[in-house]
Amino acid sequence: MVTYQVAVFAPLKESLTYSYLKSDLHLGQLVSVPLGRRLVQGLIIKKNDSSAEKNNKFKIKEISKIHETDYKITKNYLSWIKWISNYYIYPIGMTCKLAFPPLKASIRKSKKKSPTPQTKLQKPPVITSDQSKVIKDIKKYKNFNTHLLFGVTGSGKTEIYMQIIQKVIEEKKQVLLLVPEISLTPQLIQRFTSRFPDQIATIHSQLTPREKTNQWLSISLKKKSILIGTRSALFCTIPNLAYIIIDEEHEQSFKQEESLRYHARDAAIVRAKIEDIPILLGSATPSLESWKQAQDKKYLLHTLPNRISSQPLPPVNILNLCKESKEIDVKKKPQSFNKEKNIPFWLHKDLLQAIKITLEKKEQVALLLNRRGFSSQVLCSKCGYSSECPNCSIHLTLHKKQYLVCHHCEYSESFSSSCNKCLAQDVKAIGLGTEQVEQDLKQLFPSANIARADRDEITKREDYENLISNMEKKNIDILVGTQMIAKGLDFPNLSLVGILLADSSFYFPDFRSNEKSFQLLVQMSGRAGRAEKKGEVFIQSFNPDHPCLDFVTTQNYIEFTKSELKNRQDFLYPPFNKIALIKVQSLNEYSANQYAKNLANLANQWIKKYDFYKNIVIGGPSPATLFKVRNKYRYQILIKAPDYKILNHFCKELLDNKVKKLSNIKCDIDIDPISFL
DNA sequence: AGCACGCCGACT
DNA sequence: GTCGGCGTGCTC
Repeated sequence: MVTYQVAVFAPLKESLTYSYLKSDLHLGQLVSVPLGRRLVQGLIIKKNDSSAEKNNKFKIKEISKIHETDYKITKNYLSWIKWISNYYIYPIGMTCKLAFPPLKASIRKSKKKSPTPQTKLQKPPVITSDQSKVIKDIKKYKNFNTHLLFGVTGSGKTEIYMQIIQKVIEEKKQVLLLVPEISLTPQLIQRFTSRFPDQIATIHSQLTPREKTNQWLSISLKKKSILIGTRSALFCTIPNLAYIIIDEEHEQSFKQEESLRYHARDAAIVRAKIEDIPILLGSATPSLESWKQAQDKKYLLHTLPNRISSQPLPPVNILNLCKESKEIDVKKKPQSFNKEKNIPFWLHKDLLQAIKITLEKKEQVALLLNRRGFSSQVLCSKCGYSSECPNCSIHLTLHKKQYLVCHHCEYSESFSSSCNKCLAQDVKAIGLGTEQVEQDLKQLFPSANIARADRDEITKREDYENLISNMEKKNIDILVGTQMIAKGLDFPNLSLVGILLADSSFYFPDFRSNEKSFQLLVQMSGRAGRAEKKGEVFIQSFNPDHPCLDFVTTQNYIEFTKSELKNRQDFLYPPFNKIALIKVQSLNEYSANQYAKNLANLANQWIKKYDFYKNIVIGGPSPATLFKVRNKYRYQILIKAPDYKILNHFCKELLDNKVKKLSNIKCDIDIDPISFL
């Protein structure tokens, strides 16, 4: 009788031991085993030596079924899954489950897809000498190496990816390209499909289970050779994987913020290492983590300092909003037009002027405001009461001037101008949102076509594609939008970019707020003047002296990193230290607080007691930035450690602790957290 | 994750 | 009296 370790598809900390009559089962095989009173699937992850049988508590049950699968799980893939489970402290069985698409291969022959519209096959464009040097340098390496491609916006990074992919498919191998949000990159997908027709599979969250399964299998069964996808595509089994490319590697959306809280970029690097293949990270504003690795010569740095078009990077002007708004109306109604000048309070006269000129030239304008809705909150001017969500600790946002909406749960109520508290008819909208900008612009430029792009307006991929095509056809003169217009878009006729409120991200309670602000501002600025038209950028701010803005005006990424890396080092933050965030939540505020306190106390005791923990630093427990979400009270504990091994060991011990849970406590851990909300 | 057990309030 | 709500505990 042989026994195997089976990673059961259930949230169990360890694999379980099962027996089987024959000893010919291989690692990575999918089986069904009895668990309690039911039958569940699991993956064989280890064959036990007959000697090591120390299982005393349980009667070993027998594996009940061996499944035939559409493809095999390789040894390398399995080692990678084990690494993920261990690194992110997530149950091995639940991690193994991710090695399979949601469904089985469909028995019915997939009906002939509507013949892909014969887009004219695109030939590789003429490339610049910068590009060809980078391509030559990168192609030298065949084994595992992490390449960081630092190229300014519009410098032709995509063409580099395509040349690498070209080489990979000539060798009959496969390649994985991860992008932040597939729905946000139809232009990129378009370019790839016209260059590599019939060779591309795509995986992203908007696919149905059937679609996702089919795309997955087309790669796993080697019918397609290029997989383009969002972070979850990283789990696709790719038998001939020869290259991984991460586009916009600095993007936060590569981090999953629930269940398995993995970072697709980091996990991809490990996958490349295990497979011994090269991986390329590309960005105009690399994450400080990646940048530091390149500085330390752990990654190979390649640079594209110039745009491919005849135009240089657009000049960036900073506009001071303080002066402007004082000048307009401190005493008068804040949300109204300044009658004499006919300027809305949120618009600086210089930007207004620039918009006018741009429209006259028949060129396009894009305005970024990172807040959707009409106004960010409503306030009673009599008693100061501001409507809050009953389930979450945030203000309600006004939409369409009719509804008050919570951006964190489904709650909404209708808006009335009478105060809920003092009943005065004096409730005012305060704080700007995209809806209001759109409305004011329509008044300001009645003959211009104005479009708004935010999560309320653009819900489906279609909407986004329509928007892009309307921009391309110049049916839109002014585009107002949130983050979603800041990234990856390429409109030749877009020459003016305005960032309406740069401050919105400066004071975010997060040690990465400078980095996030800088990235957003640079990415958005990079939308202007990408082709033959000269671009220009205006950034409005209440803090025109904020250090971030200096670096943005000069587009000086390198100086920015120097200053910001120093901050990080001084405060023991990544990339100099490893961090983890323990999240405690409960419907009961008291018990959440107590449990978090007890946990932090225990952690601090251990640090005092054990020498090998002495460099660990505990922060908190502190209430989460969003203290209450969906009626759950949240506390968190920040753990900083000099290196990952210590952090990992410490966190595992801490989560295994015997601290008494009061009631209804949920506790989980986020390794390398990106968000502190 | 599932599934059972067990303890409380609401009703055919 | 039972039905069913979900909080708690366990799975080789």
